[in-house]
Amino acid sequence: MSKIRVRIAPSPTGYVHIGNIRTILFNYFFARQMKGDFIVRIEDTDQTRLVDDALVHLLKVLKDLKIDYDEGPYLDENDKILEKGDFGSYIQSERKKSGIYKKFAEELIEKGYAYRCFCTPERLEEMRKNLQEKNLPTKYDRKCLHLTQKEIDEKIANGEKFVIRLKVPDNEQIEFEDWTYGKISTPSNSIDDQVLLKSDGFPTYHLAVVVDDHLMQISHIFRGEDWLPSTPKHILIYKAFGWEIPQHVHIPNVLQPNKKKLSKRFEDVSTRNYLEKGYLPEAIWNYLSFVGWNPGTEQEIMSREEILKSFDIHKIQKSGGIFNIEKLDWYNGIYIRKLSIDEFVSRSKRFLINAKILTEKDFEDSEKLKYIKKVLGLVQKRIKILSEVPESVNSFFSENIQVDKKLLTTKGKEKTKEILQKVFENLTNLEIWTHDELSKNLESIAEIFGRSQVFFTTRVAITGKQFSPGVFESLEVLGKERSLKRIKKLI
RNA sequence: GCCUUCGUCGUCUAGUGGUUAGGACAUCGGGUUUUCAUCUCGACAACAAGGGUUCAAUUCCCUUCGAAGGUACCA
Repeated sequence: MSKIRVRIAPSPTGYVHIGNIRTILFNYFFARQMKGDFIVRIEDTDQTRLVDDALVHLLKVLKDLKIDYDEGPYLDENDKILEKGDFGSYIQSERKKSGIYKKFAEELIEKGYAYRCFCTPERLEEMRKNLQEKNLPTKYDRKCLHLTQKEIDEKIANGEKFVIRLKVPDNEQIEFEDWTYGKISTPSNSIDDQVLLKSDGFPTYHLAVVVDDHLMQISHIFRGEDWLPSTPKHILIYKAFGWEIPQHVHIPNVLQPNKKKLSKRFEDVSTRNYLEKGYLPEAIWNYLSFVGWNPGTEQEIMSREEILKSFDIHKIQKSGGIFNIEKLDWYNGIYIRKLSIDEFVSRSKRFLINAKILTEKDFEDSEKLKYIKKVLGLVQKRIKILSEVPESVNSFFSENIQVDKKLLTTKGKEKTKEILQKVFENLTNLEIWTHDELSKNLESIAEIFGRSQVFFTTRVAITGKQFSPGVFESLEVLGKERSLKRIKKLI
């Protein structure tokens, strides 16, 4: 058996989204499991829909997600795009410059499997409109199939623009075996004479994938299920060239909540967006791996090593899976709690700095860093997304906090001041400022006014928040001086 | 319209010719002698429908229905 070579072939027409990543992950699992080559190829044949920074965006996401590959474009330290691998270029617009796609399209004409078509877009549109009105399939009517060589030469001499179309055979049944969907069988009569080479000289996806997959010796094609209906066209092209047909593995789509295919325009499903909001790469891996696949056990939490080990390409689901943000949130919470405190601090850092709660310098000061660790330790199990960190800790880092009077008095009612006065007196005399001592100390007041009242009121007084870490650990971390100052202000 | 594919709790899914159809998220309720969260216990909740085949069908077959994708000089 020849070497396993697998590729992902994104088109930079938008920012790579969560669903794209899932397909990429499955490709990756297979490649690494089989000890094959994993290749990134950029399919930028649609020059009209290119999004400038989409490629850089993609490469950064791959890097952040730690999806490594053997061949393809990558970013150097200055975000300059370079390429690695022996089958380059891995960017189709670059490959096009050598004229390969044109050459292969013309080869197909010579062999009688393709023909030039001079029809204008206007005519095609009109033709389709007519067919649609009659409820007929909107296939090309093959007007240009029967042009004589003389007519063709004249049109070319006249400078008429043309495309090259695949000549789909009549009355055949085209079949192939898909690893996840099984045998797919399509009548050739339902397949349009697909354009292979556009009039601007660029290949369409259909020509470019086949040519490049062949040239790059791709052994297995993993791609979204939306490509399933186009595969027969590709089979035809492989056969016309006399090339070996790779294995096909179509992967069900990731869907929006309305069950429609995830689109690059759908809200903010761009993967970068999730990374920036503070979703952990390990949570994204785990969640996405479990959409359309699972290990067949009841295990839900799996590290990348475990997934890599037990992933089974034959157990891929056939139907699409809805992108469920709640479950991703749950996974993210799990992985945040798994982080060591140092790791949690370092991942939260940029959020704290961006929110202007702390500065880069604060993290370099060992005393301050100690305090930061203590504070973050308080909230680690309370948040699901890193972007929640600033809001959850801000009262520990600012000197003047706002305390909502209404909130303060919800539990204490008219006794609020009395409670705080008593708490203040007690704590002023407290020597050992630890969780346990604080707890013991305030217990006596709790007995008078009620636990809930005392603890709630005190907690609000020092944090200003309705929801926050517990009162004793908050007092402990905040320190005696700061705590007393806050309480005194409210008396 | 035509072509292809799919159909187990709301969602992600396990599973089987005979099961109390299992788990997870979400939701709801209880506990963890201070809020929230964590943790923990429990509840709710599904085999799209109709025909076959069979002693037996969620499982095999057919039909219908529903859903998605494709039907571009987009990928």
